[in-house]
Amino acid sequence: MPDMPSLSRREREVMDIVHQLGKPTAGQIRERMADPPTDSAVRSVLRILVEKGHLGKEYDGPRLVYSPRVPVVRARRGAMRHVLRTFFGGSVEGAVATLLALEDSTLSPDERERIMAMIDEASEEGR
Amino acid sequence: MPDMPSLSRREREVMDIVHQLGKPTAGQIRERMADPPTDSAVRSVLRILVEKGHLGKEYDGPRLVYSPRVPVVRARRGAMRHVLRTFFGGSVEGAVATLLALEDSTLSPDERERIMAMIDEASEEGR
DNA sequence: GCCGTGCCGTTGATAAATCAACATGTCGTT
DNA sequence: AACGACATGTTGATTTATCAACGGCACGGC
Repeated sequence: MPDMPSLSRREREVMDIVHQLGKPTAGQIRERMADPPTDSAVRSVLRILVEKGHLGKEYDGPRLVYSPRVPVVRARRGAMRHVLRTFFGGSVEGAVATLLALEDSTLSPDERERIMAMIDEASEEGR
Repeated sequence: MPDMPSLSRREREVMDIVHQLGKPTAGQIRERMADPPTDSAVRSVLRILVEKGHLGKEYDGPRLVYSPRVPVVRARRGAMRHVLRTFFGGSVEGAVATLLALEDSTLSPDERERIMAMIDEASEEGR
């Protein structure tokens, strides 16, 4: 049931940027926007996102910074579950496959080791 | 550079549904929409998506069905890369971790085996 | 002090998206 | 043939999103 986006195009764009950066200022957000509008325009959508409860804002020193109001881990799970369902029919195997095949996904031996361990745990739990 | 959404809320919603279903009819799409509008309304966004080149339509028997015009594999890569970057800072390890921790991600021994094999290959290539 | 510069918020005008009404066509049934 | 039940496409009205102009405020240099 929590599957209602209710986010406009620009709103989603800045939410993504905020997730990427963590606690960015309005200026940093604007820098990363595609075809960036004026400063006041991005502040407008920022205000709306705060009103809707998607973003919080607080002062970091003299500057206002914005941050997601849903915990990062939950947002990650939600995003991952969404692509898993809409693009992979729920197949974890398929998802991992394209993840590993991504151009920029080189695995260090350490990472490889840790991922193996995670998989072991996952399959033991699901026994 | 190909990082411009250019899809409205409803448009994204039906694109997701189409990706989920493969080659759905207008009716099937409407069934899955959140707070579904009238039939003619969903046809409007369908028409727009075809005009924009995101969807193709063809007859499957007597019924019109819609399908994505970008190859599924490319769409999958794109979606996965997007969440990888915006939610995991590009960390494949992190992405795999939440993937495996998803409620509905039980691994059969077969899957486990195949995923292990994929990881081996991935780390050998990146030598 | 006075001006410029950067950051912040609000308002209202414009552009875009969303939707339902309507029109058209096809098929099967009576 | 007349009707009803669908599937489809288009138009235009309404709602929503997007944006820039404007105003306020603080700070630093001149």
